[in-house]
Amino acid sequence: MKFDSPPPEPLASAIGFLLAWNGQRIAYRFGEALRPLGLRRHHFGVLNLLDSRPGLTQQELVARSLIDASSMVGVLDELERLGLAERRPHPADRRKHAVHLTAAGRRKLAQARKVAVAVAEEILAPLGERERDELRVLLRKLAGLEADPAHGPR
Amino acid sequence: MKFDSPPPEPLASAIGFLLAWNGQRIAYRFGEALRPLGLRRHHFGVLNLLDSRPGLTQQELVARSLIDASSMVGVLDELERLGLAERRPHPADRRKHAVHLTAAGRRKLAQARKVAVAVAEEILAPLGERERDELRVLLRKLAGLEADPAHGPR
DNA sequence: TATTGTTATACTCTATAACTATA
DNA sequence: TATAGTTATAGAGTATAACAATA
Repeated sequence: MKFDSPPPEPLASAIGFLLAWNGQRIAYRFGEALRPLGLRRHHFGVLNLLDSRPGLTQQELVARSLIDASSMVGVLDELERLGLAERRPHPADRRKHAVHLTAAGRRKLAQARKVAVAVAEEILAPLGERERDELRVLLRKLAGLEADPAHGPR
Repeated sequence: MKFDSPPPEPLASAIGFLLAWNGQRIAYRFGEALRPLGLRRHHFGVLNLLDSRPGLTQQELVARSLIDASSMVGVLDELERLGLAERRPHPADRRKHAVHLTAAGRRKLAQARKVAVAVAEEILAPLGERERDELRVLLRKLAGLEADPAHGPR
């Protein structure tokens, strides 16, 4: 349905438009692919953050994501309801919660990552290995990140 | 505020994530930059379509965009209210409307394109000319488009 | 006084289905 | 019967402001 046909010229010659179109396309496809797991993209982002930095507070999660504070409450509520994360008392400040993944959360994250790889594989099909490397380098630079950290995963 | 700091690792090593992040970033910035003109991104897309193919019907606009039929009604209502486009009777089928830009619509489109160029320039600042060309080629291929049509505009 | 998390609320965007007028 | 456009409506998703507990 959506994003099934390439974008129309002359916009398709504009690099900014191409960036937006391709980006929204993969975001959309990933969102769809995540549905069977009972997750949305925001959940995936938070699971990743918690995996690499266990015990983050909600404010810290907000600062590291595009999710605002009030929406974060809802996202964490859902992750807790699904048994994937839990709010624990913060050792030093009773106002804060230290948020951690559960074992189920780590398993679900592993599943979701497989989905992400599959979607990327589908979307990136038109590009060869060399081209994908080029693209990653360019996109990292565009995002304000330094050069590849020793050839990351996908 | 939003998209002001680079995305966190390890997601930032994933090419799919980078694509989505950069794409959403430029879409967001463009949306903000368009606000002073009284337009949103959808309006810009439709203005472009009408500029290159005057007289398209609403269904044809729907088919060439990511806007569904009922939302298209609202977009065209707004464009007409702003005096930027007009629905004319279709010569061959009284059910259809042939949608055309007005002179003001063409002027507004020219302004909006300048805004688009400025935003792209800001976002693409980290890349040199050679790198931008590489990126455009890769993104066109990714979008399922054939090779560059004789070095397009931006 | 300021901050953390929360709630209530409003706002935008999009999608669905039903309706009309024409074909 | 089918299609083009429209309307009404509902559903996500997100943002804003006010609040309670704690610092």
